[in-house]
Amino acid sequence: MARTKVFNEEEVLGKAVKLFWEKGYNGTSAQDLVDRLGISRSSLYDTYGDKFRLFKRSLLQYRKEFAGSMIEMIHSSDDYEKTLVEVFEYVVTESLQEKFSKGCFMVNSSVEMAPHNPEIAEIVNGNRQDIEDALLQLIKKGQETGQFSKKHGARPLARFIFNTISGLRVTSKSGADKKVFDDIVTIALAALK
Amino acid sequence: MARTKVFNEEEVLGKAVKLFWEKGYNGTSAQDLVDRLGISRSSLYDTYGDKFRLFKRSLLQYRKEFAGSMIEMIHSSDDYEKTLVEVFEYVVTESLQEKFSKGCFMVNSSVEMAPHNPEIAEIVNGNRQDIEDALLQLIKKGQETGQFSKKHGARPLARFIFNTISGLRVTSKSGADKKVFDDIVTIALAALK
DNA sequence: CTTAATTTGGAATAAACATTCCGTTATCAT
DNA sequence: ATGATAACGGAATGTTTATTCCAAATTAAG
Repeated sequence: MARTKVFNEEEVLGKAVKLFWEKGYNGTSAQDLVDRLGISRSSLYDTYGDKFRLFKRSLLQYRKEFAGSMIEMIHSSDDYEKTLVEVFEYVVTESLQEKFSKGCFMVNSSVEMAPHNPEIAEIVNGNRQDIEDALLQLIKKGQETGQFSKKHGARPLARFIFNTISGLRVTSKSGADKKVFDDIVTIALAALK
Repeated sequence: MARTKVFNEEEVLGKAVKLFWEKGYNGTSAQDLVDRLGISRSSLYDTYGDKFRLFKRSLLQYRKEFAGSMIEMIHSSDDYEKTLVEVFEYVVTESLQEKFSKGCFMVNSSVEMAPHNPEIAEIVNGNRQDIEDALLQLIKKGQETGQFSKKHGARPLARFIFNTISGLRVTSKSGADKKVFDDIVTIALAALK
């Protein structure tokens, strides 16, 4: 029988996610990957195929993890406004961790690759659709209970909230401070009342 | 006396702006530049220095042109709400030109480079500040004339509007349709009333 | 029309790039 | 322990990268 794998495939994939998230596809070299993943070049290619396939898998992994946890957060909610505040807090807090944030891997990849690469565009659009739909459910329920006003439709509001989050992700990349984020979030939330 | 320059430096710079805007810094090779600018490799290096210096100059040129025209638009306004609508229309129209838009060169560069490169971060932040300040003047005047409500402060509103535009620029990169943009813009504008 | 200046195309360079290959090493079942 | 199997590290590959260099072409002034 053969030697068993000494590294955990999912765990190493997690390191690839962080690296691509930080430096983008074009900004990450095969050498960078070898250095950061802590496995050999040959293991890397044997396990994940080429650089682009590893990138796609990293992006899908991110989508599952991050969009997944956001969607779960939304679906398990019973105080709709509080949950929305938490979603924004989550984004803002993450943005303020380092002076120059990594932003959102989806936003980064959309900007870098979506116009030139249909596969990436599809992943990014799928993500947008998923989150928009989750927000839609949340807003609908909030409107039914009277927590949110019906001044605007739920679908437009869901798109608006998602767009606001995308904007925050961009702003975070050039190092804005908390005051800026709070101003934006306050006004975005007021649109629901 | 010597031979005279046969190409127009500013005109060729304009081609560099379009190319970097489309493909980003890492996505654009020296060969791409030679092919698109229509001048020789030696003229390119003699005139603009190295790739990074040409990139910086392209980004500054974009800032002068595009932020400049937006700021002028804002400052020459006497119907504040109409001008704001025009600003959004300008962004949306540009986004819908091609199926996959180039987005905004500032947003693209911020996402690709700002966290790793202080010089780029400074240019992007300067741009943000300029546009935010212009929006601030517009909103203040609109609030004084009663066209906009004073429910929110002018500075927070300026930040909010700028953030909304950044979001639209991201959304456009993965090919959203007009309905999505209109939903977002409608709600953003309602925040001022 | 010659001279001086300067742009030009393209060859040359050296480093970095993604990827493949291979001999060695480690781990399992027998 | 031994043999079969597969991961491993690192050298090797061939391509692409950014940049420099140079000889030939082009132009303006004398």
